[in-house]
Amino acid sequence: MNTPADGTAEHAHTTAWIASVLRTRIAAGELTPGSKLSEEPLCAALGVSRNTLRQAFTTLVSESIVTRIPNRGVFVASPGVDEVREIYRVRRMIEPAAVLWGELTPQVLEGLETIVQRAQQARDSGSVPAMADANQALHGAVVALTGSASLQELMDRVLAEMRLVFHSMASAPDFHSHYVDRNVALVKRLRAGERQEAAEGLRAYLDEAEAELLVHLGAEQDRRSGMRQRAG
Amino acid sequence: MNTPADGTAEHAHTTAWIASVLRTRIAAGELTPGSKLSEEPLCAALGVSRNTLRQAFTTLVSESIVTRIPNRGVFVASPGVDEVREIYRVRRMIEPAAVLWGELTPQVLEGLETIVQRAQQARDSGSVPAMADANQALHGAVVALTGSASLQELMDRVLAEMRLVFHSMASAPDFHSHYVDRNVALVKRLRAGERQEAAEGLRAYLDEAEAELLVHLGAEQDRRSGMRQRAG
DNA sequence: AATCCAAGATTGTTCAACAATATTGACGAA
DNA sequence: TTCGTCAATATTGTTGAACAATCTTGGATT
Repeated sequence: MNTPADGTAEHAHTTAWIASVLRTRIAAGELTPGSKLSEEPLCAALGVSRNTLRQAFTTLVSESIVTRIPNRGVFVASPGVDEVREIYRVRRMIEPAAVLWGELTPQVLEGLETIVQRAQQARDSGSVPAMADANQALHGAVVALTGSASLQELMDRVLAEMRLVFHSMASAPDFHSHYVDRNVALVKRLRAGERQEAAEGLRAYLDEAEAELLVHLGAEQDRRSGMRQRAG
Repeated sequence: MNTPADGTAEHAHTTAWIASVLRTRIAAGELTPGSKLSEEPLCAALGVSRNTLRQAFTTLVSESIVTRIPNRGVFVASPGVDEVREIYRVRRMIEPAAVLWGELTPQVLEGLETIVQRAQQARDSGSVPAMADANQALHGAVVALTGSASLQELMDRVLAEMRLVFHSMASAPDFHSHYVDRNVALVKRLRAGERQEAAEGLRAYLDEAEAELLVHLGAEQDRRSGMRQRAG
């Protein structure tokens, strides 16, 4: 039956619980982009009924973590070129806006600096995942400058989608190391109160990152179609 | 093979249909903020089962059109002071950002001017609802400058919440007429390519609108609590 | 009037079924 | 072989009834 980890799952929480489990597994790369989430096996595996699983699905669909094709099923989202473009359209708007018009308290500045230091340490120790984490944390913290929960939520969704993009790339190249310095410069400018310059630099940064990511993604798709040709 | 040419695949759409019906009724003010959406009566009225209605609920919850209180039910959202503040936090970020960095084609500019003209006509003919519509259309069109579907979606949600705010005010004062001219000025500056000034003016506009709306809302809440005191 | 408690009502979840659509695999024709 | 056709099968979408957990209501007691 329903075996909640420690009995915390009281009445009225299992749907959210299931959604959270799937969210975590997808974020961890345990469920890879494009893979199908069939209802009956998942119901059996999670110990819930189809109805509650389907309800969890609809929340995940609304978060665009998962894609539902009518009468076909739901699949782990596998963002492609278009989705990456959309991701950067969003980031190019809200991140510089946060830099320009967000509330910059000394506390928050300190938090940003802590994060860039973490990124530098990660680069020094050569840990790509730690660098990716620190990078995402930094840009999330930038959006937090807006003070808006909705924008923060949107950014969280976008960053989750970015993780999916990385998961869908077989070869995860060192995508972050050259951006650590730009993050350092960003925080430096923020500390100096040069918001205009910070915003412009951030926009340039995002343009470059998008371009590089699209190149990697295009190569990935070529590789994949090449394999398909070879196989068929 | 299935021929989706005319057959609208009746099978897989009732959940979305129900969600859309409720969305429309709420937007029209037919279901007022704070009112409870009981499951059984609604199921009977809409002719669907509880399970599908509940699925529609979860999508509406994710759109924050509706609030779910565990074991108590779902209610039409009734935005208060905090929600209004959050609305304007969002608008103060993404609207000026769209003005500063959006893509300004002559086509789009023409669309904006058409909308402000509509607003002016509405003011001349004294139609408050038409003015409100035109105002929302204009600000939606501004966000459309970003080219981002996600931001557009967020803005749509925000504007829907604004409608709920107006619906929750018993006395709907002429909130829009003094802002028509500012919208005219905004479009004028955009046409002149003065984005910086347009963005700053827009931010000032949003500050004022928020302040005025909060005054009205505070008065409304005072009125309501006063009635409660008188009644109890 | 205030508090407590049991009966009723409502929500959260499960189960079993059926309808509609998709997928599969076998079969036959060019 | 290779391609389409078609029936058999599997999966999704929706329904209705049931039960457990929680909230609400009304009255009894003090």
